[in-house]
Amino acid sequence: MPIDYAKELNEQQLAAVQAEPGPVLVIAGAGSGKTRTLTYRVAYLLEQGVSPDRLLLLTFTNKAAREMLGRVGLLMPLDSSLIWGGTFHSVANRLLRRHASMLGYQSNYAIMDRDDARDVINACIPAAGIQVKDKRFPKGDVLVEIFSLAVNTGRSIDEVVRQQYAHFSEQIESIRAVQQHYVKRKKLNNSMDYDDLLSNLLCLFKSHPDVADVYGRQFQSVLVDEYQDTNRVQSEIVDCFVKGHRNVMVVGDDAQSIYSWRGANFANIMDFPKRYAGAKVFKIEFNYRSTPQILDLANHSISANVRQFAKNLAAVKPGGLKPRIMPAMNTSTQAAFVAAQLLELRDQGIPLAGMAVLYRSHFHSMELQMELTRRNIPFDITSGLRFFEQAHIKDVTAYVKLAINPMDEMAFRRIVLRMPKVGGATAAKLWGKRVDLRETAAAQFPDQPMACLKLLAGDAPKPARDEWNRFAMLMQQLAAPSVVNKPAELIRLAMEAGYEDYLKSQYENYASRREDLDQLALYAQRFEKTEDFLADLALMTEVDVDAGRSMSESPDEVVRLSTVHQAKGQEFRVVFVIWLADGAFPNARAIESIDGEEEERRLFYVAVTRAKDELYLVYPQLRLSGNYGDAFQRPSRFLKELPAHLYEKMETGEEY
DNA sequence: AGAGTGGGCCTTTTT
DNA sequence: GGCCCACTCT
Repeated sequence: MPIDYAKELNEQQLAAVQAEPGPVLVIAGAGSGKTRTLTYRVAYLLEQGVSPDRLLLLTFTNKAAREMLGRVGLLMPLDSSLIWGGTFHSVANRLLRRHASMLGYQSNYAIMDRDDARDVINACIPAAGIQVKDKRFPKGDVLVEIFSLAVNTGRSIDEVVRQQYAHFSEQIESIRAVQQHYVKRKKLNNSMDYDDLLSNLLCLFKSHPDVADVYGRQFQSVLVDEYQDTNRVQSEIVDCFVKGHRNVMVVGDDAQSIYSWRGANFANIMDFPKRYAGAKVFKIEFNYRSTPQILDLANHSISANVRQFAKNLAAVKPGGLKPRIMPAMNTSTQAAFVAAQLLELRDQGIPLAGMAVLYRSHFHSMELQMELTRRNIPFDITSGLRFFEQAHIKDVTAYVKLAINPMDEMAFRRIVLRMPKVGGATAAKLWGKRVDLRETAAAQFPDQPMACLKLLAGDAPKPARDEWNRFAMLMQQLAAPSVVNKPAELIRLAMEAGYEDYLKSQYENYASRREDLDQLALYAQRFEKTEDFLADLALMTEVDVDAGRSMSESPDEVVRLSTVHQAKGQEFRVVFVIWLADGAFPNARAIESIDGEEEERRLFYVAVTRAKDELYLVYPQLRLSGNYGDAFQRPSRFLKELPAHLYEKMETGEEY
């Protein structure tokens, strides 16, 4: 049965869905049916005769892509797995695995997460001959950010430091030296960081126009979601994909651009019509999500920003309650209020799963987590640590990584650092020896890639000898061709060879960590190649992880706790925004510049527009701050900007 | 002297 | 959980 587009979509959505081929920009206000529009656009293109494997859908999370493509599958008979969809990073990874050798990598390259990048950079500081003590030299954490911004915004290190890290401008030479070491080291370790995935793809396209051409022809049509949060490299990648035919639809909302701090370029969406001459611009401005009261507040708040497309987001829903502002005595009354209110709303028939608590920074959730635990209110939290970044997961995957990429220095380092009397210096020494020994060992034992580990036992500190030998034996076992591409088996073997005992001895919550690892092994079973498994883990977003978890547990009765950033794209019947104190939200460091303040305001806008029916804006008036006694908190400037008729102020309660 | 380990203190947002 | 600093071991 053909799809009746006119019946399923409103006029604005319909116009965008049925737009002629060519460059198209869709400005989609919050809750305006952006996903719906993209989904129907995909279906429409397929109906027009584009074959599924010639469509490319770039999204902000892998989950978003899966959901959209799944919905297309419901609209029409189709094997939606044929459509290319996912994050920029995961699509880049798929392409780079095929063409790694053109860029001087092996196709089994490792993907470094942020911690890995920081560690390698820290190791590069002494390697570049820098005496950290002489002057204040930036730490790995800061350097990751500087390097990353330089790549993602297409600026030089000089520019980034001078513009955003002026206090380090005297050390620019040294910073550049560290970066050069970092770049070399990554290549030596056959590893790419997140930024490399994007910039190497762009580099591939630019240095091999024939390859770019192949993909330009393969993908007849490219769709990009959340375009307001793309950075310069990403927008250039899109440009390369569509250079031949210009069939590109980008969708986004400038009012929800919240990632400029990691290089997202607001100008991408603002200037799209200039970059793509003749681009059609569509606006979809009917909000189906929120009550008029919530939307009034959101619209008023965002109107204080100067840089934006003029738009008029109108509510479709009938009236509801005014948003409520709750000044809590202090942070514990804040937590108690939220907990009590959650229970009351549940009694009124709103399931916990329809409610969320949002905040600016992860640590703002600590007190609430304790309060919810105390009251037995189940919650799910998109924590600061991604699943893959927890120590026990990283420990076990280090064995897996080393098994398939013997040059993975970070994996090696992680494993040996857990041995007694081995710290950073010894780990570095052992790695150096290992690299030297590789050739000799390869000649002596040609079919045993891990043989050189055994030869190093004498170089490990005495108390670590036994463990070293077990490690060498394990690695030999893991690298055997019969198991190396069975990731679940690798995990099981590593657990049995001693990691499980280590977990037991080390952690109070051994059982739950053990469970995580069982889950991980289970998940690993579906992969035919170990490198696919590792790439999937590294490129998984927190939201993707939750999608997996809620399939196994009952998703119905848990409250969601999340940063505003991670709540992007989601909606809830009831939303609490907590810690709305000036300095916390907006964050004190973020508002040092005007642009920063506008971005914080957009973040506030994103937070409030997650709410469908009820919105609670909460802040503590007092905060216990360690040694300095209580500190008074000013309410967020975003609350002060609101005229009183837009909200209802609640009584400061003391007990809940 | 160099390296490893343990205690106290802080925490912006993320692929 | 990570970083810095002080203490201890080789």
